[in-house]
Amino acid sequence: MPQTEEKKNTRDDLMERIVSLCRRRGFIFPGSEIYGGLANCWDYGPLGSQLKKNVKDLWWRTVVQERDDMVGLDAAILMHPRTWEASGHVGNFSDPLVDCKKCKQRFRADQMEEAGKCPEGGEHEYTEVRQFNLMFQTQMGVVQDETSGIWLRPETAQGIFVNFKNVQTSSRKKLPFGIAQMGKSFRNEITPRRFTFRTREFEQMEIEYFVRPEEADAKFKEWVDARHQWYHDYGIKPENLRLRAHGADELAHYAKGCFDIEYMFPWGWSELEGIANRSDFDLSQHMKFSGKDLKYFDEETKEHLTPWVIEPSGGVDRAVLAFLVDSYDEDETTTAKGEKDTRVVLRLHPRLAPIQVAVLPLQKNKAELVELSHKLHRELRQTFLTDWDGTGQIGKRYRRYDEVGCPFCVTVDFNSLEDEAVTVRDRDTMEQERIRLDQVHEYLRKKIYR
RNA sequence: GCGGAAGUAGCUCAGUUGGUAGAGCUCCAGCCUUCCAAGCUGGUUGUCGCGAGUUCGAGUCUCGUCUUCCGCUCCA
Repeated sequence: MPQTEEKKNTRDDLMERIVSLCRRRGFIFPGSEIYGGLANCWDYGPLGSQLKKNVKDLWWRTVVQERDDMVGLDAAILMHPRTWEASGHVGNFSDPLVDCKKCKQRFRADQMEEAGKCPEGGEHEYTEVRQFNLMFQTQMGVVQDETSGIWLRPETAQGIFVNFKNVQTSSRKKLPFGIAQMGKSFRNEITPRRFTFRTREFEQMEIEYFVRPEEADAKFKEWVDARHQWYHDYGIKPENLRLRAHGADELAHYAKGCFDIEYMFPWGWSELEGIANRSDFDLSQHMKFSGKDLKYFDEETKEHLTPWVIEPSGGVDRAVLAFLVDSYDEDETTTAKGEKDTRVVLRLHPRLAPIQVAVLPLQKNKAELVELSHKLHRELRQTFLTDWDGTGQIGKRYRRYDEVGCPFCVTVDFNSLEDEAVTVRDRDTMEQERIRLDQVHEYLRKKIYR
């Protein structure tokens, strides 16, 4: 028991240290902070926005650019209200909830029978049923009347479904093919919690992969593996990642099957991405509600069919958080004086790092060094995400760049003026290599885009 | 939403029975230093989360409110 407590505290501390680092170094700030903050809203700072952009770019590159069977889309956040009737969100996304006054637990009103006995003794003592609508509502147009009510999308997926025919005909894609989209979604979560893990405004990266019904299971498995692998590829440790199949009781109203890719956050296993088999639910619903034909015509079999869809749906903010948490490391070292010291290192994958290369003059009050370092910086920044810093001692600067996950520091020293070479210092091995100036670019390119 | 804890400089915190804010680190400038933090000199930073009340006087007491963290529920 005491051991468990101790372990838990350590984990809580870890999360606090990471949140603190995020704020201190400009990854993530509390939203609207000068007004006392706004519940559950977070702003990505200079390094955070770059990290997030890197995550999104790598996702897009992996699922769109490097595949023949995928295309992209960027649909509007505001959609016709009928969309949400068709998708089931109007019916299913507004949960009737009750609380028990005795044990303080909360239940969905439709699950009260399964709630069992109250831990405080006897039956639960319920409050009246209250309606929680999980969708954000706003008005479209300047005149506020009933017809102008509109929702902020609670998922990006529907933008893909309503454009299925547009995309398919304009891109001339044949089954199986998929549409990828990233963007903001909004949900009035009952209990937003845990830093950026569950927020009311969040960003999704979603794929709707359309298949013939008979190949749905096979493609489902392919996507589960592909997405699982992606998180590995960009540095998440295998032991912190797992797949979990949804039980029949936890499947969403549309799903025929679902796998979660979960990450071991400091508070426990939590979902990064869900891969669902949505069958033909969405396209069928939109056909029903819109009256438009969204069937696919198979040229070879001369068959009109409603494709099934496999949906890998990930949270951008969650991915960013997982990459941050997983790369966070503390090295116990000793200083020159022999004192104990902690070196904080974000071991971010070089492709994710918001700063990939830091160019540093060994000393800043020597004009020649500064000049050469600036020149090198100007060249390297055309290919890499770079930074230049000339303040303080070199060791201190290395530490600062370790802390924000910069994998390579390039130091220009006095010898550089003679031998036309610089020192490249590796964040992870802490080893230094002497590289000729005319080869630095290629050397780093190989290291970073290996 | 309900219950528990917390909110003082960028960060970590101190502030004794209420008397009108401090330390270390960071950061900035200069010096020193040819490769892994904390050597020297100087400097910036807070209406003590916000609002109200009690008081001659509140960071310190009371109430309200906001935010964060933990538990219950939901999800990307």
